[in-house]
Amino acid sequence: MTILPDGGERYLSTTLFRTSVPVSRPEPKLEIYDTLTKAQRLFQPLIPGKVSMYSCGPTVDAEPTLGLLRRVVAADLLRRYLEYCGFEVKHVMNVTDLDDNTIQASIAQGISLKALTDRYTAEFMECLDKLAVKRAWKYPRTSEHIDEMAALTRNLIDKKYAYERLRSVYFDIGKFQKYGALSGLDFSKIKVGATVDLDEYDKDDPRDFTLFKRATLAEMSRDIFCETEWGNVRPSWHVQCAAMSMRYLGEEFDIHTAGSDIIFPHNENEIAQCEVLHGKGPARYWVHSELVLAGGKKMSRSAGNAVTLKEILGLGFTAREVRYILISTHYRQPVAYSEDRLKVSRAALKRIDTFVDKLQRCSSGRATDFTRGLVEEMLNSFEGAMEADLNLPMALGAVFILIRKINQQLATEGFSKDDASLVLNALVKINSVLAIFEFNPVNPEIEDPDIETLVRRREEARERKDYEEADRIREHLRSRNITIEDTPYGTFYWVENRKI
RNA sequence: GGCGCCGUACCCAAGUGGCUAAGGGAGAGGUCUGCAAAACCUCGAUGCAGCGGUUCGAGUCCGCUCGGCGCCUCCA
Repeated sequence: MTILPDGGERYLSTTLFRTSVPVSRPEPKLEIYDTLTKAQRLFQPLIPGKVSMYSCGPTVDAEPTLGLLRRVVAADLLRRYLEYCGFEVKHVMNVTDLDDNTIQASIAQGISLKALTDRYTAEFMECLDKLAVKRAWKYPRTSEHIDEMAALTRNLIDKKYAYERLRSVYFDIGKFQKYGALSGLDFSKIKVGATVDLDEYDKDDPRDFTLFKRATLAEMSRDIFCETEWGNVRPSWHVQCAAMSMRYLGEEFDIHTAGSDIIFPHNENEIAQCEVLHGKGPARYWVHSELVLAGGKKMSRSAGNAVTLKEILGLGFTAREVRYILISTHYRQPVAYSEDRLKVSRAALKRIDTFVDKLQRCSSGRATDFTRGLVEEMLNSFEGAMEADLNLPMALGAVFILIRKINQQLATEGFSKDDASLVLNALVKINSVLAIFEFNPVNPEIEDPDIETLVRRREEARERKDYEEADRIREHLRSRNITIEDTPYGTFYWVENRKI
């Protein structure tokens, strides 16, 4: 017997030793694209093993649209993969419940601001659950953090980076030399006022952004204002994220996520405030997801092409099919929403579900090296893809390659229970990131005893070669959304279009 | 006008200067099955919007052209 100097690890990765010892893969890691440095960087947290992450969340003035949900799902995928890598993630997502939109919506609907925002916050949370998005650690609400925002603004005024005009407070961009680093905008060449009516502002410079805005009479009459040293005002969108991220994650945290459409001005403004206050931050990595398009254009309420999750579910699609669309395009590519796309997702998921079902039917036998090799290969590809800036399309490709190879085995030589467990365990592992597999038993106890009776009667009809009767029962079951499949191992049936 | 992103098969979509341009869907033909379903096999890019350049080698790097999208302080 030979003692190998390196413990033999390097031989374990050869096919020779693929037998009983699991091959040790390197710890999964992550290279993430950082908008600020415009480069893909190896992710390393401030505190080893722990990740602090802030995400721009919803404005709770209406039903969540796919545009919003995409960036939420993208943040969730990042968080899930970091957890897969062994990090403990502290995730904070703000909820904007006090701004022009929420106020206007509450007036339009004739209900109180709180009633409105409570309702749409609940709707938002419901969407998260349906889309299998993990809950963040905190969902701070704007209306509950006014003091922090006022303190931050006072601080900026003291440092002479903010000023008051007619009871509104603005940040003075001219004082902050580094402004524009994130968006890469050159303000000497920019068309100021290209998309905004400058007359509506009292700012010294149109580029200055609002910190607190004086309350209007309509707002005052509805008790929507905060009493501050500047009078009755309400906070701007920009001061909210700066104050709340600082409150829960500190002056500097690891990752800030948002959508590409709010890099400028929103994220830029967050940086400006934080840099002035502490000379850094707030985030060490800026991660931006791309937009959802509909009809070739950015999906937005103002463009009139917004689609809500609720509407999609109303068309008979599942949230899981929506999630599949959102994860099957790379997060830094725009994704075009269409019903066609949902149908493609449905077909892809069906292939996955059928595969899982088949695995769960395997009844006996030991694991083989063949399967171990395939599973190993899949996990390596999966992690390699995820590691490269969360390449979900490629990661899914690895899964489908495994499915095809195992299906071949299932169709020819059959598959042992231990082999199946090996594969299923690997799927459970990657599902902690994908959240797309369903591991329900193939023949769940379908409550309705009628159905079981019908299936049995069809079996009997087939026995006596009464195929007319058998087909009639099958059609009847199909009308009740039950799919029948005859295999050499017996007849299986299930309900089409399962939950999520 | 400025800045940025994108263009890969019928549709969607990966692609790290270097084996035969992943994967999914649709389609065509075949195998299995009473039929169906599922699955499997085979066939679909001599080519990556176009043109030029760099290189031993380019979908990938550089330049120009065409087309699409986003942002340039409303909205989010």
